[in-house]
Amino acid sequence: MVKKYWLVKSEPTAFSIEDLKNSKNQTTFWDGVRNYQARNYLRDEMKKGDGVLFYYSNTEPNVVIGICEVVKEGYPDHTQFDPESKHYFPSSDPKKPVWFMVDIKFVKEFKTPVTLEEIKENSKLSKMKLIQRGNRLSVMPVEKKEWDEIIKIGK
DNA sequence: GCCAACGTTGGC
DNA sequence: GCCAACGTTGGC
Repeated sequence: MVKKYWLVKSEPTAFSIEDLKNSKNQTTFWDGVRNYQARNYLRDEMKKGDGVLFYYSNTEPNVVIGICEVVKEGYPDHTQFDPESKHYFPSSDPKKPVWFMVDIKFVKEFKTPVTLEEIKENSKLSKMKLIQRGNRLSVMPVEKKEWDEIIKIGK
């Protein structure tokens, strides 16, 4: 099994890497993804042990703040069945859930977070989905060489 | 706060 | 099945 690499987005005001560190076992379920393409990655492709870049959007500056790892593979996102949740999705049938999530565990916080600007300026990172026009995916695959470069810069 | 990009919804 | 309207994302 070849290890794969991913990037997930979060607004730090919603869920920060500090929140992840403070979670039980430094692990959390990545709930609330309501996009089919991202869902397919969560459900079908993210495997235990895969590396995940933790990205902050809508901040100043936007950065890859650290890394974590997949510790539990795709399973139904319970918030879709919860009328109290803002992620409630009434048309989803518990016998055939629409939305999935994975569990991720904190690995490290970068000494030098990698800014969006640096990613844009780095020719090795110019193909990253993150900076492709109009991209709004909150979960996306990352190439190994891109992962390696980010890790090198972030430390 | 603005607005371009894009996904989803719903009328037809 | 088309597509206009609408809501959300996310960089700036």
